[in-house]
Amino acid sequence: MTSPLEKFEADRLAKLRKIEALGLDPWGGRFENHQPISKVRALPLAEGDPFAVGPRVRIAGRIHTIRRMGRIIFLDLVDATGKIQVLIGQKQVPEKDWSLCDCLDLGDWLGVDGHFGKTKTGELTIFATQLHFLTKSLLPHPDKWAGIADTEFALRHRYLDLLYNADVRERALWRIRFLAHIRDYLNRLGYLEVETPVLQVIAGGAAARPFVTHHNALGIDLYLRIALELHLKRLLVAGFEKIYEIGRVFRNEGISPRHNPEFTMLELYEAYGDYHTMMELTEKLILSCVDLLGKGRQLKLGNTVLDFSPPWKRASYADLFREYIGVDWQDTEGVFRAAQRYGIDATNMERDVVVHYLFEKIIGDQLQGPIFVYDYPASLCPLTKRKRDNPELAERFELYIQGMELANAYTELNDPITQEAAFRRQLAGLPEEESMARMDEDFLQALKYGMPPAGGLGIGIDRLVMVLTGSRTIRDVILFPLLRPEKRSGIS
RNA sequence: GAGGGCGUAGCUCAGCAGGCAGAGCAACGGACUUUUAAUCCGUAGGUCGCGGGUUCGAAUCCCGCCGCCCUCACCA
Repeated sequence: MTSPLEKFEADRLAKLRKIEALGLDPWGGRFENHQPISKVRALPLAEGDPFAVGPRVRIAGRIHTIRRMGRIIFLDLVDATGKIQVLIGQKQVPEKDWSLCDCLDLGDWLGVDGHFGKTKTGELTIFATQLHFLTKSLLPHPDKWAGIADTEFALRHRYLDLLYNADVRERALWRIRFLAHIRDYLNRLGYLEVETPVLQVIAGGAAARPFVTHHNALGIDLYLRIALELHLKRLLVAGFEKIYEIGRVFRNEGISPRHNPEFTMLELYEAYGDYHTMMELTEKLILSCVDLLGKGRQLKLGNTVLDFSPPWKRASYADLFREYIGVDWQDTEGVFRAAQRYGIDATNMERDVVVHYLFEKIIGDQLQGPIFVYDYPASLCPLTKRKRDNPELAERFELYIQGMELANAYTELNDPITQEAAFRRQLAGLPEEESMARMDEDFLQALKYGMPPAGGLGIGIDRLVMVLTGSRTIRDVILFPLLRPEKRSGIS
């Protein structure tokens, strides 16, 4: 027995063969000199019979609706810029084109030559004089009015989601605009965009479990990068002064509304700068994105309104810790008491690991922001330079918005001796794969050749786009988020 | 990884005090030369996520599995 879907496809294939029988290619080909639909819609209208006075136009797009009225057919044709109605009259097109109309379906791609004008009812319309079949669609498209409601269906058919849900398409376009804008902004300031390896022998520069893969010819396991940091710093050693990379990093961890296994990071390094340099840049860069959005500097996100008017709030890690937890983070006894109070099992944990967990669990989520949190416990920051007047503190800040860590920046540690010690110091209570302290001899060697003092910055692009587009989940800003493959039931 | 919710036609959804599987759109056939979610006449379309159980009888109740969503946990 054939399923309804197979029958549908068989009907489509029959039409496809009929198109071939007309001597046309059902998969089309090069089609030149067509105008964007939005441009056509803006053309001046002339009085009189459109077939006589309407300007000649050529468009291409996808059939969105069909209304057959006997010897006249109305189509709505959609391209990347908009939608317009096409009128096809039996008397106004070649006989072959009229035969072709029997084979037109929703979802097909079609080119149209015609005159631009208005129908009696005032609808902007292209009065067709010739059709150019471009591509057949073999499967039924979603209901054009209800769109796609099932999230799973939408995620597994993102191309249809983008096609039929305007908000999804709009968000995707905003992501593209923001990325172009960020590159443009940084390029203008003289930062050079570079590319560094995705496949690495040691996955360092962040605290995360890496994906493992294998290189057959070399016979070695390799890791997918979890950060861009260590190679970009090698480029500082190489004499590049202002560099950035926007690239995909991979972390072998859980999936959640705020986490996708692969995501896009911006990392930027500037010789002779420090974390203050990076804080100023972060604020200006993100503010310029907010301004690009053109909705003012108060952005609505869920039920809250975030105010991006500069300067953004700044608070030291120590002050926030005292404010929220009620003890000094260096008060060992107090920290362990607090852990108990918040139900954190701190047995065999070093104090600073407990401090870290307390901050992440209790404070981070509550920071609506935008707020810069600065001066972190040094032991938690093995890649960061210590404060000259207080070696317990590292010159690091994180930017929090809506309880999310959006940016992370340091005054980069460029002293290879301190760096080696930091790599060797594993904090008790922190699993090794979650530690940033991962020995990388090659990187240490690079530092020994001399890395200039520098500021470094990382921004989670997906999360930034979430904030800017008011998206509730990271899936809304990633075109193809990872999904578990669907097991086909029955035979397979 | 833990808890909760959901899964019915291509899409959007009803049906779930157990009793013949439903609607709108889409599809197929027909009428119509100015429609606007065109209209009208007619037709067809189902592994009710998968597997098991209870029952005379299961889309509906129970158990297991798969997938997605939400909350939490880990992380940016």
